[in-house]
Amino acid sequence: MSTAPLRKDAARNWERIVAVARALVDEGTPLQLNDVARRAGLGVGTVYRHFPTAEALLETVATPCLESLTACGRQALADDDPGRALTVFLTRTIEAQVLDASLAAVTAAPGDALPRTAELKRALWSVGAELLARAREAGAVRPDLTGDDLVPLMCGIAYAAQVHGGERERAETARRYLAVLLDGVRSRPEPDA
Amino acid sequence: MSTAPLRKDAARNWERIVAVARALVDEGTPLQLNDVARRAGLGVGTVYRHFPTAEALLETVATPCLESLTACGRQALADDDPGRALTVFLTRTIEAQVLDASLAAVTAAPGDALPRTAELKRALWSVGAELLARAREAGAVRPDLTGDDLVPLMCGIAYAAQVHGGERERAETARRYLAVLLDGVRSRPEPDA
Amino acid sequence: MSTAPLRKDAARNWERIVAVARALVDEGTPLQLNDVARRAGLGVGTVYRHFPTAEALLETVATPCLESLTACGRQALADDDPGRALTVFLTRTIEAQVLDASLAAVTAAPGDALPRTAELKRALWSVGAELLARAREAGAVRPDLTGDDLVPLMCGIAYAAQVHGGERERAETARRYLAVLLDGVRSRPEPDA
Amino acid sequence: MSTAPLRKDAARNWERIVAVARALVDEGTPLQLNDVARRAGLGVGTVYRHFPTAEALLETVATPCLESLTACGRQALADDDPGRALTVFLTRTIEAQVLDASLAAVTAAPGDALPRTAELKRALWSVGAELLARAREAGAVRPDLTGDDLVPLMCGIAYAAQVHGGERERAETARRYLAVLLDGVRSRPEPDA
DNA sequence: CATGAATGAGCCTTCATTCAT
DNA sequence: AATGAATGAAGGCTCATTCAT
Repeated sequence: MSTAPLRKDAARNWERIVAVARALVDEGTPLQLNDVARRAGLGVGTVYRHFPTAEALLETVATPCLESLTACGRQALADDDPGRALTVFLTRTIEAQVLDASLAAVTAAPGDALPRTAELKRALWSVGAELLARAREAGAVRPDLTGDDLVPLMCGIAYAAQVHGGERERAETARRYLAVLLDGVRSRPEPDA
Repeated sequence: MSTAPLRKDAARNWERIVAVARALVDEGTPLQLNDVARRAGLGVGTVYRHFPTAEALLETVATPCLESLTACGRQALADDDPGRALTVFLTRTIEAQVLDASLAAVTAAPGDALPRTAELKRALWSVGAELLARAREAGAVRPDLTGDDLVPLMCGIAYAAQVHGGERERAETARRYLAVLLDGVRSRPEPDA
Repeated sequence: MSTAPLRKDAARNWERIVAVARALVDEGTPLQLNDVARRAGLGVGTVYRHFPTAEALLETVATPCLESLTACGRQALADDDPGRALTVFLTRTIEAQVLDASLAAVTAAPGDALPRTAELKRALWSVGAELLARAREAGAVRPDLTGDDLVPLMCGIAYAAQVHGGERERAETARRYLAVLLDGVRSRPEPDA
Repeated sequence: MSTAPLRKDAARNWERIVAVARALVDEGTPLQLNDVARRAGLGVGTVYRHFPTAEALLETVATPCLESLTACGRQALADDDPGRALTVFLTRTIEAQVLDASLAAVTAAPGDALPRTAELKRALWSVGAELLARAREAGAVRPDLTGDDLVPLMCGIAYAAQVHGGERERAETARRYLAVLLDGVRSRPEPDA
C-alpha cells in the first residue's frame, strides 16, 4: 500500500533521477535537486515530486547497497563459525562504505528521511548486533562491545581511510585499519588500569 | 617577530572574535564571518581584517589545543615505557578531538590556511610518528602501522564516537573505542589468510 | 532554434528587464543586476536566470542597434559611389554611438559575453572593411587605413564628442568631428617627413 | 601662500605617495588610497592627509606632464610657421596621452579636484586655442574648428588607439590616426551638402 | 503529472572614509 | 603629523523551494 505503482513514464523518470544522483554521488558532487533535474533533462518540479528533499534522494540511492549489506549479514548468520561470520560481515561493510559515498552518508546520519531507510538501518543494526552477540558467546570477541558500536566503528574506519588521503589506496587503507580494529575486537580487555 | 604586537583595542577585538568563534564551534554552529561579526558586535570588515577566511579563524581557535597536544606528545617522549607513552598520547589526543570540534575539523582538513597551523600539524604528526616508532621497536606495537596512520585513526575514533550519538557519553564512548583499537594495535597481525 | 521560445510570462519579464536596462543605460547609470531587478519589480534570481552577467544584459540591450547598423552597412554596399557609401555608413555609425551608450560600450569592449554579439561585431567589422576597401580602390580614400581602423576611429570620435561636454549638442559635435576626420580620410598622406 | 612648506618628513612621504601612485598608474592598476598607503609603507591616514581623494592624487601624478605639455605649447607659439607649430604641439600631446594614463584620465575628466589642475588645464586649453587661431589665420587650418575642439579630439585619438588594441603598437597607431586627422584639419570643408 | 520560471533570503567580500591612539 | 584599526554600506552571487502554466 505504501507505494502506489507508478505510471510507466513516471517510473522512467524515477529511474533517470536515481541514476543521475548515483553518478553525482560517485563523482563526489554534492546532491542538489536543481542540478539533478538539469542533468536528467527533467523539470525541478518532477524531481521534487519524486523526492521531497536531497536526503530522500540520497537515501534512495543508498538503498540497494543497504539491502545487499543486510542480506550479507543474514547469510553470515548461517555460518557456523561466529567469529568468522562477524569478520566477513564487517569486511563487506567496510568495503561498501569506502566505495559508496551515499552509504557512508546515510549510515552516519542521525535521522532518516524515508521510512524504508529507517527500517533497513534497523535491520542492519540488528543483524550486526546478533552476529556480535554470537561471536561474544563463542568467546571470539571481547565482552565490552555492544551491538550499537558496530556501525559507528565501521563509519569511523571509513572516515579514517578518507582522512588518510590517497583516493587510490583508500580501500587498501581501510582494510588495514579494519584488520587492526578486529584484532582489538578479538582481544581480552586488560583489567582496567 | 612574525606578528607585530597589536594595539590594545585591536587586541581586544581579536580576543572577542576568537571567543565568539570558540562559542560557535562549541555549539556546533558553522563559522560564518558575518555571523561572527554580528555576535561580536563588530563590523564585518574588522573580522575580515583579522581573519581573511573562516578557515583561518577556525585554525586560530584550534591552535591552543594543537599546541598543548604537541606538548603532551613531547612529554610522552620522556617516558621510558614506549608502549605506555604511546597510549597516553593517543588517549589525550582522542579526548581533545572529542571535546573540541575545531580540533577535529582542522586535523582532518587536507590543507591549512595559516602557516602556524601547518607547522603545528607537522610537529604533531612527527611526535606521533616518533612515539609509534619507539613503541614498535620495543615490540609493543604491530609492525604494519606507520606514523601516517596515527592521525587518521584518531580522527576515525572521534568520528565513530560522534556517529554513536549521545552527546553526553561521547567522551566515554571514544575512550572505549580507543581501548579496543589499542588492543588491536598491540597485537601481532595474523599471517595473511 | 538556438533559443527555445520563452513562455509568455518569462518573455514578459525578459522584456521588462531589457526595458529597465535600456532606461538605465540611457540615463547613464551603470548596469547592476540587483538594481535592475529591483526596478523591474523582480527577484534577483530572475534577472540572473535571463542574464548571467551585466555584460550579457548590456549586449542584449545593444543588439538591435548593432543589427540595424549592420543592415545599414549592407545597404551602403549597394551604392555605386563607394566614397559616398562609406561616408553614409560612418555617419550613421557615429550617430548611433553618440545616441546609445550601450553601443559605444559594447563596440569598444575587447571581448563579448554573448555569441550573438561576437557574430554581429564581426559582421559589422567586415562590412566596414569592405566599404573601405571599395572606396580605396576607387581612389576615394587614402591607402594607409585598414578595415581594422574604422571601428576604433568611430569610437574615438564618439568619445571626443563626449569629452567636449555639452550633452545637448553632442550629436552635432560628433558630426563636425566626423566631417574633419573624413576629409582627412579622403586626403593623400604627405610623403613622410 | 596656498601651500605651506612641508616638514622634511612630510615632504618625503608626499614624494613616496606620488611615486607609488605613478607606478600604479603605469601598470594600469586603479588608484585606491588604501592600496597606495600599503605599498608606500604608510598609514592610510597619512595618504588621506596629503590627498583627500583618489582624484586629487591622480591629478598630482599628472601635473608634471600637464606642465611640460603647456610649456611645449608656449614654445610652439614662438615658431613662425603657425601650421607647423600646431602640428608639433598636437603630436606631443598625443604622445603624452598615449604614454601616460593619468594624463588621459585627467584631461578627459569634466571637473577637477585641485585648483592647480584647473589652472593648468585652462592654460593648456588656451595655448592650444591660440595655436589654432594663428594657424587658421594663416590659412593652414579649416575655419570650422574652435579652440574647444582640440583637447576632445586629442582624447578621442588616444581613445581610438586604445580601442584598436595592441598595447605594443599603440603609440604608432595613435600617430597614424593623428596624421589622418591633421590632414582633415588642414583641408577646406566642402560646402555643406 | 510535468514543467521550469520566479523567488528572495542569505552568504560572501570589498573599499572609501573616519577617528581613537 | 602619522598611524592603521574599525566601520558598514554596497554589490555580487547561489540555491532550496514554490507555483502558475
